[in-house]
Amino acid sequence: MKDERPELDAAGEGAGRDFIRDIVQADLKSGRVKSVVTRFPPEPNGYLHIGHAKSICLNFGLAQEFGGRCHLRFDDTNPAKEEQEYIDAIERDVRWLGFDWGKSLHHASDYFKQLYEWAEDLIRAGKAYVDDQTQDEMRARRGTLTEAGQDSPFRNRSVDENLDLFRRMRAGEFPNGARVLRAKIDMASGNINLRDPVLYRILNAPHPRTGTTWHIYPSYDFAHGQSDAIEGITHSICTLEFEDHRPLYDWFLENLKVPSRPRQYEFARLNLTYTVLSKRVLTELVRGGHVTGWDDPRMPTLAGLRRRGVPAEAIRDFIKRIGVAKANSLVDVGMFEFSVREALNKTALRRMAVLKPLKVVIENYPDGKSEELEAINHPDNPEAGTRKIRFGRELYIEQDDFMENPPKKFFRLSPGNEVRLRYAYFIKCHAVVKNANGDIIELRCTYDPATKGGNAPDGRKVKATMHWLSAADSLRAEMRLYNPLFTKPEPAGGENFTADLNPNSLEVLPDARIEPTLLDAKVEVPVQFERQGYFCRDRDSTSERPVFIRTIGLRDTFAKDVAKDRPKS
RNA sequence: UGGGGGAUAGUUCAACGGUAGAACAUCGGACUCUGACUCCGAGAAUCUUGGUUCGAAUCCAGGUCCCCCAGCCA
Repeated sequence: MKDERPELDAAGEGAGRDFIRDIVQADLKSGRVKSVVTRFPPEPNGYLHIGHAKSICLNFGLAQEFGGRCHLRFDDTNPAKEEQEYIDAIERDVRWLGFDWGKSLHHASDYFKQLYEWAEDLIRAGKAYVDDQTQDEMRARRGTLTEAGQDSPFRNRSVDENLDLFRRMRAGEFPNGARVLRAKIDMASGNINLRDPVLYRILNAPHPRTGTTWHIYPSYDFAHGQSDAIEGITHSICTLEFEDHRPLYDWFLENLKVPSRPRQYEFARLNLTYTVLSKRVLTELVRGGHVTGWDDPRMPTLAGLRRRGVPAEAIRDFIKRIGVAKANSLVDVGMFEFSVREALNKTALRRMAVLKPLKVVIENYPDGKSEELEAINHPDNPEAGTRKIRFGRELYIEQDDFMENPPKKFFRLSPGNEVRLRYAYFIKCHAVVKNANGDIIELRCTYDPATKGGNAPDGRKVKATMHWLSAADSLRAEMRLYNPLFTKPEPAGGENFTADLNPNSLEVLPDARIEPTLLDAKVEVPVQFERQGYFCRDRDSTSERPVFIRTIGLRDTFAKDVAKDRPKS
């Protein structure tokens, strides 16, 4: 809405070539396909995360670039795990990311009837059978990675018996798990997916879309390729772990009278340092209360990133930068941060905010006096205009901007050192007030009235320009600073995902100060707090207590230098 | 010899038999009323051993290492 520019950045000019695009281009050129049709097929059992963004940008991007179309298809074949909340969230998030499926909204559940008929066809052709074995028995006969499996004792049932049983499964005559329909392929195959895979299982659960119509539901393998074929998908793009499902995908298409012949291609999923992109673990984080919800600003979900203030454009740009390949990879989160800062720097209006206030009294500034100064809203965009800020005798500066005994490269305020208060005056500190604990609680300073606006008539320079706020005319606000959710670049997944959780992923600063102009800031629209970072107002704000979330800090080479020098000195 | 994939700067990708290139990160420097931004510069890679070829990251053969698969999940 707010951004009317064409949403082509993710795939438009300058987009990198990759093996998928090469394939599509070659297929178009050879005439194998007339136009490209892709699909993004999430299962509605959780929220979309930045890993899904890679798939979304790829599938929708391909359609945009080559003039085809991309379907949004819910892979809703397992009602035990799927919920309407997720369906709604997925649609919202794909749209927010900047993509539009138009009329092409589909569900695997739309094809339940057709899939059922195909299953009967397979039975009639002697290529599928009903198996009464328990799950354990099936597992025991499946063999191992290196040993062939054994045929099920039910493998050679007659077509009539299979048809009868399968119809009774459908009619709801049996309890969950009592029987399954299996394809009759090869129990000795080296590819375990071909060892008589399950096509249908009994699941007496209501489905968000089909209600209680069905008592049996198709498996992923039996639904996916055929759904692609029904929709006329030309390139069915999925992640690497489905590579050895491809022979099965093809087997169904070859053994069924499907209306088209899609092809499956696989690419490496995204991994990002210091976070986890596994729906299972993300679900655990939410359920276990380790975060406040799917849209907790620390979450790598699209909903979390949006609340955090990350623009969709930044995500698209990031995805474009990392490319698409088949090698497993772990992308440095620094690359994502670069895209976020780049997008934000262009658009975010500048404001001043003091995160950890330290009181400054300008002793030679008249008590009770205050004046208005003009500040620029965006350094690179004059059209963004200016605003007024108030100066007075009592101010707040950042605690980090003062050191009583500064090291050599510290340019900020210290006793006797002159600095500039942005848009205001040069000041010097000449006394430090401490409490009983020895903590610095106030600075006594003087200002040079001749430097009004920030420049000295005599041409003298200062090395630092600091942000500040008037004590009387600024507002109190809560700041929430986020650190990585995990302490390790490659956190443990699996069962002990909590082992590497960062206990300090959220830092709350309850007594920060902001410019009064920030009171009407919009939620999810970032501003830059100069010298600090990009922040956005959070929906947790109340009228008496605004809450701001730090989207991301500014690059801080000074802090880096300090950290570097510490071990040496 | 269970099956299927993959190996190029620190990281993520290019190079499709003809000069190994980019971005991020790192390190220098310039600029600066944000230690930001911007600009300039530097260092940094073909898993290994053979072979084919005038020429190999690319083709062939062997080896090494990494990832995925034994759900009635997707």
